[in-house]
Amino acid sequence: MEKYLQELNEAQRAPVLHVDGPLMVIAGAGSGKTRVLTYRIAYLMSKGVDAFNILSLTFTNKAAREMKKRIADIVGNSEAKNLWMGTFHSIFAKILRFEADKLGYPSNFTIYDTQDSQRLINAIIKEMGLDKDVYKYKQVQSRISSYKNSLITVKAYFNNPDLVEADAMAKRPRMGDIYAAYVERCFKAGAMDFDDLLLKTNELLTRFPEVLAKYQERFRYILVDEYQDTNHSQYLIVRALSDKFQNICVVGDDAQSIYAFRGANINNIMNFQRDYDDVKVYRLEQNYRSTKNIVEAANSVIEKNKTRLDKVVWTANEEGGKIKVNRSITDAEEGRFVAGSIFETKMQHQLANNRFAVLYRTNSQSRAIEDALRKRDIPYRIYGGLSFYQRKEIKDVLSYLRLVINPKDEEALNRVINFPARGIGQTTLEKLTVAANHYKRSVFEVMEHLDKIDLKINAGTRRKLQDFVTMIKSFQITAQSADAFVLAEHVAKKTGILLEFKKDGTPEGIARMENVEELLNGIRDFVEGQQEIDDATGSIAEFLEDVALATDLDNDTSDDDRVALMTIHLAKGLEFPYVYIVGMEEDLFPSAMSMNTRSELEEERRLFYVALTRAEKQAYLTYTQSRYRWGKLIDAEPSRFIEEIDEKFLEYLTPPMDSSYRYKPMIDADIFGEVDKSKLRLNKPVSSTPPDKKGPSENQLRKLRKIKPDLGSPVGNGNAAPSDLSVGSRVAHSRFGNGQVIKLEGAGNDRKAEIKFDNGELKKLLLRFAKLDIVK
DNA sequence: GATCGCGCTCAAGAG
DNA sequence: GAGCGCGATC
Repeated sequence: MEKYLQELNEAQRAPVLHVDGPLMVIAGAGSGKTRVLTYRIAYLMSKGVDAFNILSLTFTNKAAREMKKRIADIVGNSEAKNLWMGTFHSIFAKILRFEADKLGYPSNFTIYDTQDSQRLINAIIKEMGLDKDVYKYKQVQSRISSYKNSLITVKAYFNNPDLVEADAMAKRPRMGDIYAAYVERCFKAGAMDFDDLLLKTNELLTRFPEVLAKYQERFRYILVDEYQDTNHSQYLIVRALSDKFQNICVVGDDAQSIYAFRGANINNIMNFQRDYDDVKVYRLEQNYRSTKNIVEAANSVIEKNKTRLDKVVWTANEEGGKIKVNRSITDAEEGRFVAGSIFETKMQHQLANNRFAVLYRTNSQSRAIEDALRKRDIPYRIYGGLSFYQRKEIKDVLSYLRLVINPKDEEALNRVINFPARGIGQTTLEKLTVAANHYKRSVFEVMEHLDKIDLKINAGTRRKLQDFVTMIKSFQITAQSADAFVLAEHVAKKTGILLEFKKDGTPEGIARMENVEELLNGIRDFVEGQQEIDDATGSIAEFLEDVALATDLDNDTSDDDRVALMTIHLAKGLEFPYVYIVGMEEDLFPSAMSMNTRSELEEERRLFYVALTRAEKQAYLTYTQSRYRWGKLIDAEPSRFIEEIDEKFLEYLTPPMDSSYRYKPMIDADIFGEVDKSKLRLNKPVSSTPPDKKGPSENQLRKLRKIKPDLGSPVGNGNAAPSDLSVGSRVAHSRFGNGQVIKLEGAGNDRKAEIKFDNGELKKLLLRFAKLDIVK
């Protein structure tokens, strides 16, 4: 162990040697925080802490696996294998399966992915006869998800007039009913969605003190990586578990908090010192990853953010090349530039492909890059995007397997009851669903007892239903003795899925068949891999859990030599010598949807910071003047983030666009939207929709709509972020009019403002839901 | 009940 | 540009 401690610098060694009591490590980008976490765990074990008593929560399962391996190298495999290490979701799914009966769930509960949730919500909206244009299922789903992440149960929802009112005001008064129905249907189906894995863990720990005590006793030492990206639900779990021994170590970087959209609360890290007594704070500020140019350029960007913890990242590394900025005409040309540049650099320095990464803001940007790389014969791999497991044919096969494990799984049943077509249609399914809801049973249970209920289903259809039930039951028997691969192959053949795609004969059908075969191969690999792990059996249930909670990085085969293409979000924690950040354009990065509030813009800026700090040797920023989006060619202008980098760190490969294009006041428009054409910026090349007699182009229209009422009009679009408010702020509420903040309380998702409105009303509003504008 | 095709909507990031 | 829902037709 001594030998390993020598490998650390002083700042890194201190938190490693800190054994008991709460500590927080503020770790700048590239400062070796994984190493600190790894060695800290190894050190704890060398000091006699039992691996059984250590819980380490990481951001991806891959990170957990790698850390475990490194720890095993230090302390030995037999010790390391008892460590609990993984993502919040996978660790607590495991615990929930073990304790499921306490919550009334079966231990074989299904994990619904976002798509499953959305389909169910869509069905509920239809069944309730609601207008699908008002109740958009995706929006409803994300709303429910945010309730759950804030620990707002159905009951809590209805007990909170603010919430009920907020939804009523958004013209969705039935939101609570949908939420209630959704929760009930999930329960009946023996299913938990992603948010439930955290919510139900909280429920388990609060409702059952003896369970809490058990896990507190067990997890005497807790480590949380990427603490800045934990949400309220995760925060409470960590607090509860660490409450007894207070041996809690959180590691994070406020500058890299990029998951607010999924409920992450930056205040968790900001307030850590308040949450525990005698917190020791350690700072890792020396960057070992990147050149001076990159580190300082990134610093110059993040300085623009107001919400920051005190920290200065520096490096002793070489100066390095300046960040190269390239402009191109179209996204296709941007792709060609990237491919060409990679090709040249590779040749010049004799580098492997996996030294390069192309990072983008949105998955849809990958296509142009792919095309260009393919033309140059540069091998690449796309991470994320529509994952393999989300493809229709894959989900179909998986749905059969899910049904075998949990026949109550409603979404799985819906997918496969008539695929391949077996003559069980919409009408029949509706009858079954109605009966299931009536008897508060699952559809499958209804199907099992068709003879006992009169459903007005004709004999032929009834026969088909019974055949289906018999088939699933026969699979269940197979599953008792067969491993995952044998079962999956059996299912793919017996159900006729493989045959279905084969006889299709179209290239599409063949591709689908190949995908199913790839899935089967994957399952075989999984089974063989599992046999090396002690307590794993390679069962189908284990496989399904793996698939449900896998992150896109988990299936990494990083030994193969390919250029990496991924979103910046996925790139967090990774590093590459050469990094291309593409699509550096306004409305794309920062995203058009993130420009409404300062806090959203600051998150985009942190995202840019993350992107830049992935680069070890050289970073490129590229932007185009026009790009295909939504099937249309639209104009683009360079991202403000380029300009935010101190110019001395930049090298323009192409002359930058005339800066007079930038930050011009919005186009003049009168209240009817008429445009003063003399002020339109029409002198830019390539636009598919020349602003002719039809008036302003799509792009210009969008700009017009963006003109914000920041002149004090009481509109209440909700453009104010909680962090923008202070006591004394004048605010506008869409319903209550103007008012003044007289008190602020709570933090993060619980942050509330007491507001005295000009009409005399005094209201306490939850800022997370109240739609407020700041009046200047 | 199955299949096809049209039109509509949506389009950020992810466990 | 893609996926979904709905209506028309067999």
